[in-house]
Amino acid sequence: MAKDQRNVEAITPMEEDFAKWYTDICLKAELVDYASVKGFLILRPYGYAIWENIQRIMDGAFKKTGHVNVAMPVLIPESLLQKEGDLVEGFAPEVAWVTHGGSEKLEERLAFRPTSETMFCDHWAHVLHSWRELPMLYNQWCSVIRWEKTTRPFLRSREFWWQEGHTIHETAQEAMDETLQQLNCYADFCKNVLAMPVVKGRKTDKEKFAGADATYTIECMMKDRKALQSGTSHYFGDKFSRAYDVTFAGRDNKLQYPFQTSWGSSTRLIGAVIMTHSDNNGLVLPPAIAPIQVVVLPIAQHKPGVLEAAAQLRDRLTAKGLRVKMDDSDQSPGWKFAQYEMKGVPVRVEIGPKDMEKGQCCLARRDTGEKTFVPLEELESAVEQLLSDIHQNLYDMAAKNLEENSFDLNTWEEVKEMITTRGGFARTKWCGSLECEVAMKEKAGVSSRCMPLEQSGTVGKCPVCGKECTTDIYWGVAY
RNA sequence: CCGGGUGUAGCGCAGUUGGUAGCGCGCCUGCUUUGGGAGCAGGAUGCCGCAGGUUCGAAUCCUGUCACUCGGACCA
Repeated sequence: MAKDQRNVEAITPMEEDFAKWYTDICLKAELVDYASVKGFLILRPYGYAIWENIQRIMDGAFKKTGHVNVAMPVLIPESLLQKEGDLVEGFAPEVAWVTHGGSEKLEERLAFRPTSETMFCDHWAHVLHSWRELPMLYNQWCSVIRWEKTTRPFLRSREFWWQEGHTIHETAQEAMDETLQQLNCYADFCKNVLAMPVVKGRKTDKEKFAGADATYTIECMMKDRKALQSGTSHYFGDKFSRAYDVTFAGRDNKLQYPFQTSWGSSTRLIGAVIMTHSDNNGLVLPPAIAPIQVVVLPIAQHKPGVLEAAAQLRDRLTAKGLRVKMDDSDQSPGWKFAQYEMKGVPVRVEIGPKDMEKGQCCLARRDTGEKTFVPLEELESAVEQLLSDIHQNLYDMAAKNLEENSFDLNTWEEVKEMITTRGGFARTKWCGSLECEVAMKEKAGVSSRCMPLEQSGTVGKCPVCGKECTTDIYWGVAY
């Protein structure tokens, strides 16, 4: 029975079980498979193709602002890792160690990198001599290991793929400019490539990166109204430079410490895309990162001329630089419709005998399901317009979700009420004390997400202690 | 790390008081089909998560362990 088959293949509706819906999509859209070690993932070809598109576009943006790519070793000697106290303390619980080389125990154990600040600093200590060599704007694409206790595909795994940018600068101001430039780079990428709106802001001391002077973040709202931190940018001052003895001869001919930044985004972005755009029919991908942007499906393909006509459409769209696939396998049309919806292909082009008679083809968009018929000669322009419309619609829907579920609240009771009854982000004032931040977690069940870059400047009351203050802050339940 | 749930064919699952393993889908072959997960006929597929134990006999009972999963704690 067709109906039974549908039930077997269908994914769990998000209203029923959001977490299961999410993992269903990860597995059934063939993005990932579980590996044999807990918390480790196999990125399957389709999932990796999405990551490659993210890498290619983001890497292009980094290079436009003068960054260059390098590759650092995966192993860090324990003594090197321990030079900066806060970093060690922050990462100690989740570092994986190499203790043996072959059958021999190592004299010093080696950490599998959880992040590479130490390696970059160690390297810079060797190669940096003069202010003329600054800034050094480095980035690397690699994987890191953090021994997490709870793991979920893309959102939190023990190994994940990311980019980590590391830069050193002559002045504090330059380094701070770099920190904010890269934060904006992530925010623009989310908007223009992933069709995701973000809240840009600074983390509280409690939530900031181990060892950082300041941590900036982009926070996204998922369809279940929980927060996902989707990229971070850190300003270190000269703290690591001093710890690792990175120095240069300055313009004044005195030995100086450079000012440092680091910034990272990971395959978690794929998880963010899933939970921002997808629906109960499967994955929904923004066109810019979709491995297949258009799928061409011949209908009644055994009839004369249909396959040839479909191949023509494929070739015309490919010639426009689009990523196109024609599926002429002998699966039924209905199966193919469902399959490419599951995989999130933005646009489907159908052509069959009836269309050929009328000189048209059918375009179906993944985001709304809407079908339109267009004259064959208008194919390219119609598809390009549709892809652009889909990106805009995905962004608008996500922006609506963020706006309609963000609330200006005054007391921790209101925050608790909001978070337990419907979920979302709470915007309040905050007095700046750790006590009140902790109290929000204990009393209202939310953690601070960020202090938005755009501050209202108004005066209000801290929702916990009631003290007058001006700082605006976002709260939410985070992944 | 703490608590709950689940591991049986590629996927989803059944398997009674212990008696030597089944169903649906998928897969393979052939024919017919093709505008929303096609139909008929035939066929192949099992370390019952893993390791011990109890028993004449274990998918089933016991112990341990691993993985997945949900919730909590933890976590740039």
